[in-house]
Amino acid sequence: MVSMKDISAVCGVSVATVSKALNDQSDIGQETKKRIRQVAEEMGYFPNTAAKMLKTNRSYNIGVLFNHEDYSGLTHDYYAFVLDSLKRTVEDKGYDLTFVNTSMRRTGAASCLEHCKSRGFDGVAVICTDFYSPEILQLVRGSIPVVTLDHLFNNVCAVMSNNVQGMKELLTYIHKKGHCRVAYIHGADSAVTQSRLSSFYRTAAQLGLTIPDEYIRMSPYRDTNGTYKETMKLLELRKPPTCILYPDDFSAFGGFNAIKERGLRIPDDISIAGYDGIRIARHIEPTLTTLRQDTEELGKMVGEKLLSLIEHPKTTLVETIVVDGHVFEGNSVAELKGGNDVVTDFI
Amino acid sequence: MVSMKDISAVCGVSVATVSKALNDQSDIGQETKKRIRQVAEEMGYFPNTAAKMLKTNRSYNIGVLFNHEDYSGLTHDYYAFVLDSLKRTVEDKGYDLTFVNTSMRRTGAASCLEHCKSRGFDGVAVICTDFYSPEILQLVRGSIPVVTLDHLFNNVCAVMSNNVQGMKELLTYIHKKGHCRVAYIHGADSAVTQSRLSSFYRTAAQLGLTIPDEYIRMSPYRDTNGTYKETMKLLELRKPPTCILYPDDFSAFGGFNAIKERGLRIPDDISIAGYDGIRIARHIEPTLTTLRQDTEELGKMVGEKLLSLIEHPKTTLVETIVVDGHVFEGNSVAELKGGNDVVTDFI
DNA sequence: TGGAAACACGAAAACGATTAAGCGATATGC
DNA sequence: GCATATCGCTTAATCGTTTTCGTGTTTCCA
Repeated sequence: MVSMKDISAVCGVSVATVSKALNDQSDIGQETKKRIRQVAEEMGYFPNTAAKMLKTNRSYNIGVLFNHEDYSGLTHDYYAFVLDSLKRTVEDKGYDLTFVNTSMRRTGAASCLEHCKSRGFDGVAVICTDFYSPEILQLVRGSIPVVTLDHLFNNVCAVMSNNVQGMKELLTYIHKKGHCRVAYIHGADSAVTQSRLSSFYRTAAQLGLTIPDEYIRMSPYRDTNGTYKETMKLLELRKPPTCILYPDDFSAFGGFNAIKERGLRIPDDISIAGYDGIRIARHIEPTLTTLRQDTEELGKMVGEKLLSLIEHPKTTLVETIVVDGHVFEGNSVAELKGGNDVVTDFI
Repeated sequence: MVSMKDISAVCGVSVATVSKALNDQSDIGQETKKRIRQVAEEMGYFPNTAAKMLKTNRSYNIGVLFNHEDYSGLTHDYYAFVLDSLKRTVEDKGYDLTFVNTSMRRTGAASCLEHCKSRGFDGVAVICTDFYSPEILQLVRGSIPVVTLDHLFNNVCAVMSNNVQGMKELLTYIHKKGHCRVAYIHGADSAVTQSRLSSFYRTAAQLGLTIPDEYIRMSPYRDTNGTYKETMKLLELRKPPTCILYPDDFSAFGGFNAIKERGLRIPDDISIAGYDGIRIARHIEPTLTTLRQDTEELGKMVGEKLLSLIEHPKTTLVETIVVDGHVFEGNSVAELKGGNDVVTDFI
């Protein structure tokens, strides 16, 4: 690899001058600058990142935390799309993206934070991980700029998909379609679940809907078996719902199957809606009505906030950026003409 | 950050000694080694990767090329799963994974290869990219260890999903179920498509199947609209097929919808099969029979080969590793009892 | 014309690690 | 008893940059 020393030899100047020429410094003559740059070009020079890093403490490399216990977030539509957007955002600005390796024990770095410091990441995006582990807490409390996705820490920048608004918009849409008996199979307990659930209740109240307890069920995210069973139970109720909400699009397929097995049709006999807006949901028949989270914007916001934090630490404020989602209107939710009973008799 | 100098000061030895102690070198006393290591531990030392890199020319960082024009491979099930497996494989061995940024112009590195050299990647996995671009050619011809996925270059290690065996196994399975009129909507022209298509023809011949030209159709990968249309055309044939193969699982949904729209049932009236084995295919009803590519093994092989190439360059041979896939037996392919006509009249 | 300011460049010290060479002191072989 | 091997540590050079400071030359204005 050709170094500055090589260029300096050819040009008959010192390495310092070469460095200045290449970095567009002020105290250098126009002539020499032009000559050095040309020679550098011809010799196929490009900087040694390690040396630059060592000297400047800047890596132009940002870390991304993407380690879930059960499954890596990579194989999860929502996270994959956010990551994709994040990747494009930071790469556009000349940064690289590196996965933070949590199984890293080779370096002698004991913790996640230490690993990040060792690698010299300029910033870290905490996308998909166990937010309650002490390692993560240490990381966000550390000296490296951090932005989290869908989780709030004190004094840490966060980008949040607006689950409150999302659920409200979804339920309102469904209500507008004439549904009053709406069940919600929510995901396993988490901050996200809590937001959606409370928004569901509040919105229902605002709309004047009465939701019997039997309509609220739980099934883990992305578990089609779970939603299959819960859907069956809902269908066996004395007064089954006219519409069922699922934890996410993937798990909605569990409900899909259960409904089909019972010989019912979607949306003619019963309506369903998912949450996320994964691609496949728009390519099945009936297309799944769902709340589409704006993964493009979410990833972009994480990236931009992080870069801002890195490049303008003084003027960048610590804030929570909330990104709205929007109903994707498929045809899995029927328009009810006659209106259906209000289920006061349930209570 | 605490450096070796700090440790050396505390221990009253030279930095060289510290380095040796920490790196388990031979010419050092057991006593001192133990003491130094303890102090390092207590002070929370971890190495500065940049400095180490600069000196040793090893980064313990491997690059992954993941840039497709239309869509980043991240949002593509097959590639995402391979990447996930690759990630775990290399991270286990203490390596980090960094995306190769092809939009990188900040460093002055003009090409992909230069960028990789600049970053000091120990190796590069070329997973999802335009294999015909000159940049990629330059990269694989360069001095950095490279492993490609599903593409063959001269003298470059490659890991290939076995499309020939895969298609053979799939078609053989379908034939065994009693199908003789099998149509194949293949993907847009590529090396992968060629392998599958020729294997389809050869296997059909071996099985004594006659495939009329109208049964062979083309539709881009992952394009449900395309497969929808082609399926419609197939269904309108004088003698429609009893089973249709699709370019991939995702696009199979296009066929799914078309068939449903025509009022036909799967698999009672017509059978279908996909290719890939994406997760959702196992969670719909009917579950999709498909050729499941072994993404776990593929990613693992890419990683292991790359690490081997990096750590034992002399003894690692340049080879092509072929990974078989296997039929996932869903229930989208019916068992035909009576046997159906051989479609000789088509020719 | 003389002094100050502006300009262009070089020398050298860092950044934090690795490693070859050297050097005393002790142990070993003949 | 003398040469030699072994051990344990230090010295110093080095990787490729950046950056501070110093210095010689030119320019400008009083």
